[in-house]
Amino acid sequence: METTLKSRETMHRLCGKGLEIFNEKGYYNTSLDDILTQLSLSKGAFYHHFKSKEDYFISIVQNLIVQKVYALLIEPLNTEENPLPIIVDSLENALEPGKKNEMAYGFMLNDFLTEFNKRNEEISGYLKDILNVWEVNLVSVLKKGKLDGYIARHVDCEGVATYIIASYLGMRSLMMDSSNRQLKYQYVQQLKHYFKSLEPQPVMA
Amino acid sequence: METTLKSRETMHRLCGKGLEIFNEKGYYNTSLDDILTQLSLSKGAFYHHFKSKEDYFISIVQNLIVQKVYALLIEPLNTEENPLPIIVDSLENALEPGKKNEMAYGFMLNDFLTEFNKRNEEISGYLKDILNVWEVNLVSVLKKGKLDGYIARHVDCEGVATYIIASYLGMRSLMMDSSNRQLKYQYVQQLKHYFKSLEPQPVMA
DNA sequence: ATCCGAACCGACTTGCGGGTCGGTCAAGTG
DNA sequence: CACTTGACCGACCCGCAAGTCGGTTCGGAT
Repeated sequence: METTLKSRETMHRLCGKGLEIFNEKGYYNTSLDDILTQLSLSKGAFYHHFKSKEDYFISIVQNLIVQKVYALLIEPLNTEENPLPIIVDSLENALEPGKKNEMAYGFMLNDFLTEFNKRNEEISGYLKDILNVWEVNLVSVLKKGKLDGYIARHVDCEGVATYIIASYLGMRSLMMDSSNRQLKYQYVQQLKHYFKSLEPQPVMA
Repeated sequence: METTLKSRETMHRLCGKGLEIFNEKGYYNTSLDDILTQLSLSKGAFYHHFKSKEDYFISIVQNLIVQKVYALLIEPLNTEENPLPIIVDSLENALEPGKKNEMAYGFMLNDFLTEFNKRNEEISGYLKDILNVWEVNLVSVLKKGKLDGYIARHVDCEGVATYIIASYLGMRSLMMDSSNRQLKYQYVQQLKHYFKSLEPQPVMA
C-alpha cells in the first residue's frame, strides 16, 4: 500500500528529528511543537501516529537508540583478536562527536538515563536494558580474552565491565559542551593504562 | 536582631529540604509546592526569601553542595601520605548511600550536571566550577604523590584526574535505583587495580 | 498605645505544553 | 459518481507550576 509507505516515512522523519532534538535539548525540555514546527507537521499528524509523547520516545529508543548502541558499542566486540584494544577503539569511536552533520550518538545514554531516572520508570527500564546488554557482551568478550591469554586470569570480568561502562558514561558529564578533544585524549590514554594492568604478567625468564 | 535569626532559620530549612527533594526527584520535576507543603510554608514566604526558583537553587549549590563536595572529596586529599589510597577512600565514602537518614550526597553531582546541562547555563556553570576545583585538587595531590615517589614519573596527572572524575560520575548512572553494594565493590576494586598501574615499577634486583 | 516593617499567607494570574476533536483533503474502491 | 478511509490540520481545552500581590500577624522601637 502506498498509504502505509507514506505513513512509515512520516514516522521515520518524526523519530529521526525527535532523537536529534531530544538529544540536543533533553526530552522534558523539548515540546512537541519544537519538533513538529521543524518538520512542518501538526499536532494532528503526530497523534495520528503516536498515542503519546512517551509512546513516541519509546519508539525512538527501540528503533534508533538500540541500533546506535549495537552498531557503535556491541557489534565491534565481535572479534577473534585481543579484545582490549578493540574495546578502546569502540569507546573512542563512540565518544567521537557527530561526524559531519550527524549527532554525537555516543553521548546519549548517560543523558537519557539520568533524565528519566526517577521520572519515568518505563523508559528508564528500556534504557537500563540497553546498558545490560552492553554489559553482558563486554563480560563475555572479556572472558573470551582471558581464555585466549590476552587477559590475566585473576581479573574480575564483571568488575572490569562495570568500570568501563562507568567511566564511559561519566565522560559525558565532563564533555558536556565542548566536545573537548583534550578530555577524550586523556580518557583514552588512561583507559589504555588501566587495560595494561589487566594483561597477564610476562613470565620473567 | 531576632528577625534576622528567624529569617536565616527559614532559609536554612528551605535550602535543606530543597536539596533533599531536588536530589530525590530532580529540580524540574519538583514544584515549589512540593517543598513548601512539607515545611508548612507558603508561596509568599518563599518569594520573600528568594527571588526565583533558580535563585533558590543557586543558594543551595553555593551553601550546601559546595560544602558537601569539599567535605567528602576535597578535604580528605589534604594529606602527607600516599595519595592513591586516600583517593580511593574518599570516593568509596562519597558513593556510600546516606548513612542513617541522611541523603546520598555523593550522588548529586552527576545528576544535577546532566539535568542543567543545556537547560540552564548559569547553574551549569556553578556546578562545573565545583568539578573544576575538585579536579585541580586531584591534580595537585597527584603531582605531590609523584614527587614523594608514590606515583610513577611517566604518569599524566591531569589525565588521571579526568579519568577518576569520569568513572566516579558514571557510577551514578549505574547505581541509580539500588544503591547496589556489588557495583560499588566492583568499582573500588577496579579503581585499585588502575591505581596500581600508576605506581612506580619496583626496580628489579 | 501606636506604628512600622519583616515574615508570612494564599488566592490569583499567566504561560506553557500535552492531549483532544471536529474538520479537510486526496487516494483509492465499487 | 458516491462513499470510505488514512493522513493530516489547527483551534481549543486543561492541568500544572512559576511567579504576583494585596492582605494579615507579630515583635520591637518610639
